[in-house]
Amino acid sequence: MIDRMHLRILREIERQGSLTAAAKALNLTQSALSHTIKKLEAQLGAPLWTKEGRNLQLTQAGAYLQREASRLLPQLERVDQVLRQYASGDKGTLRIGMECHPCYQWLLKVVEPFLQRWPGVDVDVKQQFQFGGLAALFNHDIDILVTPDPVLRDAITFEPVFPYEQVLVVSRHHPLAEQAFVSPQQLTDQTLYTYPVSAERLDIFQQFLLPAHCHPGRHKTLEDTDMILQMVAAERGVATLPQWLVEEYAQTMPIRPVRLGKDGVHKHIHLGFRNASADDQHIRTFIEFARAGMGDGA
Amino acid sequence: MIDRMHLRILREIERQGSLTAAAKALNLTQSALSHTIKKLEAQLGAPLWTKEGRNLQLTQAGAYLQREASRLLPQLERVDQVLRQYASGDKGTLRIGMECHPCYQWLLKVVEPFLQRWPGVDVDVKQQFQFGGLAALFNHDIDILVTPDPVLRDAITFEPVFPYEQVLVVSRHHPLAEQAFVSPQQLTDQTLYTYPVSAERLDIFQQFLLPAHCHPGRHKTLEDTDMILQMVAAERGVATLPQWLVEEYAQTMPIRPVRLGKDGVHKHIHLGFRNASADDQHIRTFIEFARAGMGDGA
DNA sequence: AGCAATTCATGAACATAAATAATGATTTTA
DNA sequence: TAAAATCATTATTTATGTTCATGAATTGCT
Repeated sequence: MIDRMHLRILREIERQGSLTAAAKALNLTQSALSHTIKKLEAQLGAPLWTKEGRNLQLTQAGAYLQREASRLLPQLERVDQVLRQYASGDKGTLRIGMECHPCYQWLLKVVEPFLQRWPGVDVDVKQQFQFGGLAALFNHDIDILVTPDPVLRDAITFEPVFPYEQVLVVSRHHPLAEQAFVSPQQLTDQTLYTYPVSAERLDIFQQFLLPAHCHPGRHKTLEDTDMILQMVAAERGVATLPQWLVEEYAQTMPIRPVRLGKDGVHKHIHLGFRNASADDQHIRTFIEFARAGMGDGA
Repeated sequence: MIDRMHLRILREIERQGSLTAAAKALNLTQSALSHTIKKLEAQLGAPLWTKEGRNLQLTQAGAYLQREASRLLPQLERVDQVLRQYASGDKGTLRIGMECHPCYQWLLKVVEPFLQRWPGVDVDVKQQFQFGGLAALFNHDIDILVTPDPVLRDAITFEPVFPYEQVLVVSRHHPLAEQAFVSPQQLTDQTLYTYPVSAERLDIFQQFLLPAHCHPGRHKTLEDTDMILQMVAAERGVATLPQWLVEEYAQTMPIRPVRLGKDGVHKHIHLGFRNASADDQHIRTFIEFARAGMGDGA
């Protein structure tokens, strides 16, 4: 019943003191304002002003409405403003899901320029999914999924953004450290450290050991990349990681990368997003930065 | 920009889950809703929903607007409700100004049924005026002026609501107590107690003493009716009050009324109100009660 | 699968509401 | 008292919102 315009009229008439001035301030003719007021008062069944001679005097109902106007209008104006920020992309949250443990290091390098480009936009990174990253994408729990293993789906697009080679990490003093590459058979007496995820999601199994019908001597899991590399450095076992990540750590730790097989295991980090959000500015620039920003970094 | 209807649309679509259902709830056709939404999104420059297949998913901007809708709409609805109360007269404040000290006792008897008739309406009684009661009425500081002395003015109407006789009050043992009436000359050796107002506003001077070119022996002022009567009872002097008020007090105090002159001084309590507020329900019923309610009381 | 039902989008016609222009009555100012 | 200003009112134009008719896409059902 009471509309935003009504509140504005109340406020402006109090501010300006006259109908004519208020009409001007509202970009209306005096006539239009007069009509609108008349209609409003008729709807309410009560006058909002008493008109004595030339100047208006608020009735009690009018005074009440005027107080409410001065309270509510700023709130509505703020809504407009925030909405404009959303529209211009100045505001929002980009929710990123991670399905690949070591990618976190890489992600940080993409997030950094993104945050600079969109100072008002937050980035929210999630790593745990109740029904997997793809389901999280479907459910709108996340907007972008970072994964090395894209899946073909109708409503989802995966884009490869960063190629890398998955390598074996061994201690600098490890017998395999000097080899150009390792064979699956050479891992059958090794202790293999991996993240605690199912074997189907580990390339070392899917693309290297299982095709050769091999198994590692022992398989242990650790949550944390640093911890895994500690173990490797201490010659308690071997692990697999992206080569660029190993090289980074190798500067401060006694570890070495060794190629998996003669040709190596080559992968891509993919970014998945809903097709419906393909036009989203934030998502577009994020993908852009992911592709470009790391072109040299590795 | 954001209008109340927009907020309602956001809320209803969330509640109902579909455009068609929301349209029904808003008493619109599905088509009208669709058009309105399209226009709103065009104005904002950003979508509020992403449409995947059949069901709608709020964007971040949409989710924000939806939260604001659920916050602001109840407030707007409350405004409607209160405004309806004002219109029906269920709510408001009747501000009464008093220009006659003893009238307070009388006023209470009128206010009582008024408060019962309008349970939501407050009564505010003011007795002090910076520029007099009439100016307070003009300035909208009060809505009704209670006075024994009406003044002819264009924009103000005075209605006599209660006739009374102004009488002299003396102690039961006072020499004048047994007389049928007193003459002005008989007061020239008396101490006269009055309220602390200028002599022009005191009937005892204007209508009784001055026309006979008399003066009281002494003139003292007191704020309070009870205090004046204490003085009279203690035979420290005499005073003038409405007869009905004296009779009331005479039941518990040793005092007596005596007529002023052979014919007595006859007055009316008048109620003054702005002509502009003549239609006001509260004012109308107050005047009505003032006339009727006290018809017997005195 | 295929058919029916449902949902949303769209363009054109229509109805309603809102804004304006023109004018008049009233009030204030000079 | 004349001139200026304010608000109300009527008729007219303009704009906005609504409906109708229809189509495309999706979902449910058998």
